[in-house]
Amino acid sequence: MGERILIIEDEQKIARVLELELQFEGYETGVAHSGTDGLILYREQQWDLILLDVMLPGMNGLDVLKRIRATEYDTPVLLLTAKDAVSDKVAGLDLGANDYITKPFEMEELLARIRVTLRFRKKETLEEADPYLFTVGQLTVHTQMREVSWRGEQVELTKREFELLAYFAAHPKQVLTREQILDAVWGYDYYGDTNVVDVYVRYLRQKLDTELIQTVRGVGYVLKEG
Amino acid sequence: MGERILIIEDEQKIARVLELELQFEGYETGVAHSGTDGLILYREQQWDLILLDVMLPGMNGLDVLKRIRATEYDTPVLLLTAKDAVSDKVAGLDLGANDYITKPFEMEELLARIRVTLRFRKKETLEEADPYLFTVGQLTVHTQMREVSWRGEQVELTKREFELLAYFAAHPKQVLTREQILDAVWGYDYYGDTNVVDVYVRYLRQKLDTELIQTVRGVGYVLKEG
DNA sequence: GTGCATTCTCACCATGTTCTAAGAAATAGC
DNA sequence: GCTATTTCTTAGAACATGGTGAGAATGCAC
Repeated sequence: MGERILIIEDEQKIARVLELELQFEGYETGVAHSGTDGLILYREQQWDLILLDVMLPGMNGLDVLKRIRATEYDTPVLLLTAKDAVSDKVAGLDLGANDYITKPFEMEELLARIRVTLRFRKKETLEEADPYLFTVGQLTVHTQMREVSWRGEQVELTKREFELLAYFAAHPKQVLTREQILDAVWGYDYYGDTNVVDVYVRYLRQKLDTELIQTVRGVGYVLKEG
Repeated sequence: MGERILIIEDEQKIARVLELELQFEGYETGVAHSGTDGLILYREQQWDLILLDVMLPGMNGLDVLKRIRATEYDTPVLLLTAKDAVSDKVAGLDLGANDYITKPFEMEELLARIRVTLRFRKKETLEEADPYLFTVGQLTVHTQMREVSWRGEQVELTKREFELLAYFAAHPKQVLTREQILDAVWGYDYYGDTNVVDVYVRYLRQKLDTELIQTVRGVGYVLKEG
């Protein structure tokens, strides 16, 4: 399912070419031929990227950008500027545009910039997520608030139980040996039997779900998303 | 006129590249090659953002951050950390860093994070929230007027009680250990048992509400909004 | 110095948590 | 199907933790 790109460009011919090329690449597109129409479409629907021509009749592209940035959403905006309009580029970047490309442009270059912007955006939103929060399927572990929820329900855990689960959540889909778990959760200086791990895994299974932490016979346990 | 960015980075080459790139983007820059120099520059001039390398010879980047945060100014700090230094990241965020980026990084990504941080900052200061006022649910703590109200009612607290509550209010929904609390409220040079914290939590619970500050067994306490 | 408010220490108790150990159940190899 | 190995389950003993009240120490105002 393609990402959605909004094209705000007054020259019908260019707009049409952009639309066709982008659709050919698998994106969904929307077109507006003026700044005001662009803003309306921007507000009405959800977009992953906006291609914005700076030279628009009536409301200028930079004005459009300003209004877009005034809203909460920070959808990436790629500016289309005239070759030598340096001031436009600078102003555009200052207003929060993510990148610009000068007209006339090679389609290939535009596509590359779009790909980079979208890819980058994805990474950014992923990494900017709360670093204390781990999510595996229906399971949510917040290591700072020390809260755990399973299928939307909050679950109360003891200290050990929490630390064990947090370790699993930080290493989802990885088979963890009892030794690894003991080292990480109980500490490298822990003596005693590895059976504690079994017992605590059981506690977690009781409080959460039997399926969540699976046994890998002869090796250890894995947290799999339910 | 560009925003001012202070770069604290010991590797000359990296520092130089950062400086050039940032200047190209229109920022004003300052460079320090050690933690101590960085702190001096930080105090001498006004900065909009600080790029801080965690791995510094002599005074560690986290120490620098700690001292920066010990002052009133809350200039945004962006940490440069090694790829797998998870503990540094967490420690950094705990100390009040606004974001981090792992080395080696793409210039584009760094620039984007700088833009985001500065933009966010601007928005935040525009909103001009009273920096002395903390509100958590029905609780209101004004650290300058030293006033506390709970469910609209004014509450009288002693000095210690107030400082403890203010610390909780400044870190809502975060589980705080007794050690953290002792360091912050009683001072790092406090001797004596951590049981004082328990006692004062009890005082607060008596004067406010039993539910407000919750015990997290084996860990510490959390302030949750009632 | 006296009186009062505040801060802190201490020790007990109830309760919650962690861990051990041993038999039951499940699984894999032959 | 039998045996050996591994995992699950259970109960309870040992331990740790936080709540609590009383009072000692401290600071402060008059």
